[in-house]
Amino acid sequence: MRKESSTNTLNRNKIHVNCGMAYTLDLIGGRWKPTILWALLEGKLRYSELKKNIPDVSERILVLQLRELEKDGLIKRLVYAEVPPRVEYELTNDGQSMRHMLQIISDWGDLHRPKKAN
Amino acid sequence: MRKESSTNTLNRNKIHVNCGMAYTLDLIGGRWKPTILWALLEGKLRYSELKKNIPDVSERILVLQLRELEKDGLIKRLVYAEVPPRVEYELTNDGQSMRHMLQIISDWGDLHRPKKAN
DNA sequence: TTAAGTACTGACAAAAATGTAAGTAATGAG
DNA sequence: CTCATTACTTACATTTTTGTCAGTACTTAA
Repeated sequence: MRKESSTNTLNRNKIHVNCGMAYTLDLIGGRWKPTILWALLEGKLRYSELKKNIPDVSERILVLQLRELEKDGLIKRLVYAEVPPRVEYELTNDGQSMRHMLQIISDWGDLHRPKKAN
Repeated sequence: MRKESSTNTLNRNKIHVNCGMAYTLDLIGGRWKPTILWALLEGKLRYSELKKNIPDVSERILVLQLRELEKDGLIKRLVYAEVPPRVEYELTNDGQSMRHMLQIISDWGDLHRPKKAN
């Protein structure tokens, strides 16, 4: 939950206005968001499939991150009226438009992060 | 301060190992880091010049962010033995190597963030 | 009637990030 | 002796993010 009037939040919003970079990083910067986006670049996934792909995230946090990505227009939530329920997540056009950028960010990291031993 | 054994930190580190994207985003994801890096892309700056460029950041936080960028090898801290003191910050080679990526992240943001009302 | 499957939600707690306000050290200028 | 200058540091407080654990709703199958 965000307190709309804290210096913290005011600063965040102020930065967005004149720094596209900060804006972008806020959208994709959550702990599990890169992993989620990466998975969805392959195509649509059910909630349970995402969970399987990302075993370390707790359900609460997974849902939180999905909701934020949805609110920010990067993913779509598709609900099918079935029992048991079926919900699929997929990238929106805006989400898809990140593909190239995400690849470049990923490449930079792969190239520069400390090498694994062995 | 980071608690090395918290689930939070363990998750962070585990993600880094198999997601270059998450690793990169952790390096540049601090509140003021994009702004700092952006400023330093133009060239070296003194501490006081950075402060002037980024009026909303408090000194404590500015120093914290600079220290992290330095620890992560993206910027260099150059200290001159003068009085009054002079300290300059500049990008390292690794920092410079981000230029293209940062530009792309910035462009995506400029293109997709909600438009200012006129 | 009980259990299984799916996609969650809620109350609570811990950890991390960010911010505020005041103070410090060294030295040369006046 | 006092002040200005620069680049910080310290103690503390607030806000935000992330995590734990248990529980829910709905329907079908056994």
